[in-house]
Amino acid sequence: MGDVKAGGAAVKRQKRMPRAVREQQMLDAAVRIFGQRGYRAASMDEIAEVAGVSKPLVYLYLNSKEELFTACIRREAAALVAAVRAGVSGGTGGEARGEGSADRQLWAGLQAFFTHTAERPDAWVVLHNQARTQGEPFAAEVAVMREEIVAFVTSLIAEAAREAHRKPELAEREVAGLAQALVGAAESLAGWANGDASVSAKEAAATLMNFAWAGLGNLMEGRRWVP
Amino acid sequence: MGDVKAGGAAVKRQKRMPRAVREQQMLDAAVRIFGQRGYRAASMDEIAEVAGVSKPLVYLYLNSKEELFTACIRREAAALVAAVRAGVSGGTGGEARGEGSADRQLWAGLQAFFTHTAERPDAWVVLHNQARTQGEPFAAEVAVMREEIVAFVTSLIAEAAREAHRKPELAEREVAGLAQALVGAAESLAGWANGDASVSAKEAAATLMNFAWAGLGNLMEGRRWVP
Amino acid sequence: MGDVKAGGAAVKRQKRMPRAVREQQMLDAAVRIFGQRGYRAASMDEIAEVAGVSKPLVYLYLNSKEELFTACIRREAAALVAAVRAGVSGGTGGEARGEGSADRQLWAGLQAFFTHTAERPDAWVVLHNQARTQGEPFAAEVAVMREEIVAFVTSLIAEAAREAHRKPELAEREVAGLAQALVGAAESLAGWANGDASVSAKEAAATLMNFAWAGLGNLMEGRRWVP
Amino acid sequence: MGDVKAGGAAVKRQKRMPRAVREQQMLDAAVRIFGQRGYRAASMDEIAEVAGVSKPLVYLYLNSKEELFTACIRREAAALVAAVRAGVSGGTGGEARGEGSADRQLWAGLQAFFTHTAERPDAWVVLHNQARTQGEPFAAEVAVMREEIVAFVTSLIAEAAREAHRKPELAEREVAGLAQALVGAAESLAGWANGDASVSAKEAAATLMNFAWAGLGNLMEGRRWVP
DNA sequence: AATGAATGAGCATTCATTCAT
DNA sequence: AATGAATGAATGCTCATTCAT
Repeated sequence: MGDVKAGGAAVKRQKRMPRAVREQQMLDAAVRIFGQRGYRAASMDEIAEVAGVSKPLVYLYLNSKEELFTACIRREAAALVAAVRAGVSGGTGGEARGEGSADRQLWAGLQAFFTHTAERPDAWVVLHNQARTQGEPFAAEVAVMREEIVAFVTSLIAEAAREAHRKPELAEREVAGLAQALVGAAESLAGWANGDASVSAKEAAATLMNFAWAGLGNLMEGRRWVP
Repeated sequence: MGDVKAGGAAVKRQKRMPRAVREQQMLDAAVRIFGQRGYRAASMDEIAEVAGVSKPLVYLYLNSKEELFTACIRREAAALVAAVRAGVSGGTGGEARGEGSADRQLWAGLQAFFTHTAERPDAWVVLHNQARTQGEPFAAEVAVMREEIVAFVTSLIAEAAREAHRKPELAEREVAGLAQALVGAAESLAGWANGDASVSAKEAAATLMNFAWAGLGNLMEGRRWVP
Repeated sequence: MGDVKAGGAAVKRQKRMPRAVREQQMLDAAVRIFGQRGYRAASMDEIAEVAGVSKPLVYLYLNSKEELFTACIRREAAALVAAVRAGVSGGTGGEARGEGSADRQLWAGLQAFFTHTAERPDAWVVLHNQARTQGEPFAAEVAVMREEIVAFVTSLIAEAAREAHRKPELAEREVAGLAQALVGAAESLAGWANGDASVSAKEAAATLMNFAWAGLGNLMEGRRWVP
Repeated sequence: MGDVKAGGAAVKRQKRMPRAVREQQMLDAAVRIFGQRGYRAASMDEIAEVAGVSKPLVYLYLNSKEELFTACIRREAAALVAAVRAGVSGGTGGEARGEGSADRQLWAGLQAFFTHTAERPDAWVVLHNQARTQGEPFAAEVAVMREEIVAFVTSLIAEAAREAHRKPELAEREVAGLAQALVGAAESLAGWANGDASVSAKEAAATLMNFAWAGLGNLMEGRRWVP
């Protein structure tokens, strides 16, 4: 335990660059180290080294380990939400612009989500695994982002129900539970896809759509599973 | 951060009891502290104090922090698996014994799972949140348990497919993905049910069955979601 | 600056002694180092070394630098007050027991004071110079002791005035100022006697009595200095 | 501890001013911060900020923390001595010029001393409390000034003895002790007057004259206090 | 005349771990 | 079966000081 090198080499020390740039380098390094070691196990020494600067500079710019971690969370949460938003309201590639039907939107969002988390695995670990287990200042930070996403999914499900103009068979509470489950499944799949199995973002998104959408469809038609 | 008391008082110091009993007290304390603080933030001092013994005794019986944590993981993983198994092949309460259809088995297993995690929230946090973020010796330990459960769910899905005697529309890889997603959704719901919302185990299980089973049914009938 | 060795050698490391004893050793070392270096410049490392123990033990027993310093102040303040009290109400050597006239009491107290501060110069520096310049938690601590002594001297002066059965020529405010000045002069002489000049406690006390008592006498007789 | 703001706001940053002026600003800031925090606890960062300049400029003009502190001591010592001198040989206000009798000179000097220290409390703290507790380079610096004052007081006492044309009853050693005690009493009163009590300079000076002069008078007449 | 960028070295504090009884 | 006494090795953080411009 403990002595595993955190992967890539330290940034070659380059002198005298503007603060904004250095700060991003530091955050890059911090996300990597926090992701690989965890909040407590990560040492400011290692982060500074990986960032290619001295420790005092990290403190000068980011004040404390706690604030540094918070800055990581904020940056990565914003990046993830932005990626998903862009996916939903853009079509990832050259696809047709404009907001499609609820299911297409969900599909696009899921693809964007899986793509982003696959591209930045350390960031995803920081958000999903580390931040949420380090108690209050941090868990709350991610919770904000997560609720944003859950709310979005909730609205998609509700819209879908409306589109299917079924009588309001789905109680609000139930919709919330479904959105939770869907987001939870996505989060779980993200870890799985990045880790053990090597599954493309598209595949992961398709699995989830098959799994979830059909089930949602059934529910909306009033067909429930009963014990 | 940092000064939050870990809840209940330390066990009243009682002298001279058999090793097996002392060990369980220590594991109880350790699970509680590890769950509330995280692996790194938990201190052997606090664990010993909560266990009502001196630190050297903890070392005498459990050798090191690492082994202590591992022992916690093993004990709690075994307990969780046992609880789910008992739920599946027993009917939780006075219900009919014997293995029912695949869906009823899943339903029983989910109920047992949600019940158990609700009863031992610290243990669940240790398994799901802490162990998986502390790098190799530990993540592997939980992975074993998780794979056992995923394998079990996989077999249930496969069996259900067989029961529905559809031609094998579902590739093995696809079944694996579905099981992952289902387990992931369950794990996510467990945290959600214990935490923010206060949802009964039965409710959580029902939500998941509705969500998943219908979707699985559709898939088995070859009805897929296509972009 | 800075590299001057703090005098005597570290206590030869002796293992395994009861906590109370170790604590006194630590306080001894701390008084010495704080006295010689000042609060901020003193390092816990050096204190531990001089005490002949490891740093963690110092923290185990005394919690923090702040508490350690406070403990020093309290111990030395108590010791000084006790010494003066003993001097006043005992006669330092084989002299007659029982409380004498006000002037004899003052004389005895001054002798005890100068003797004690000469015997424990570091302690005196800690109380008089260091503690009072390190801001609130500490200054207050010494102020308590000083007020005790000032109050005592005030009562002696008042008593002397009564003994001389003069009409109350001395306003209370004036008496307070005189006590302040007397104590201040004593404090100043203590530093001077221990430092530059080498003056015996008896000499110092005599100088002060000559200086102060006659002046007080004049005042009581209503003879004031007027511009 | 530690977070107390050092009072007034930083000087509004004004660019490009002559070196001499900037240096005085820096010394002003330094005296304030050294006085309030102590030598070690004062940070060059805070001093630069309060002075309204960047840190490198402080180093450019004053070279090091040590030299900066020394410069403060020198400036304030000179200012204090000058104030006392002016008081003695001038009469504070419109009073008659020319050197009066020894006692009037002392009276004038004391008034000037108490006035000056009351006007610049931080400077007095630097000289009396901080510099003397920071070891050699600094203690010596103040000692020079103090000796100057003690010598002056000594000469006044000797002159007074001559004026009283008594046979030389007072040994030189004794006179020195008396001067020490007098100066010590004055120093002590200065802290007391600025701090807890709010006593005017005139009051403080009068108290001391009453206290000291009469006693000295007695001594000169050969009336001593004997045990 | 003046500063933004950067660092070596030190310091208080904590923790897992062991020894002697 | 159990513990009071003790420590090596980190770790977060700060500070005086210096370049390069």
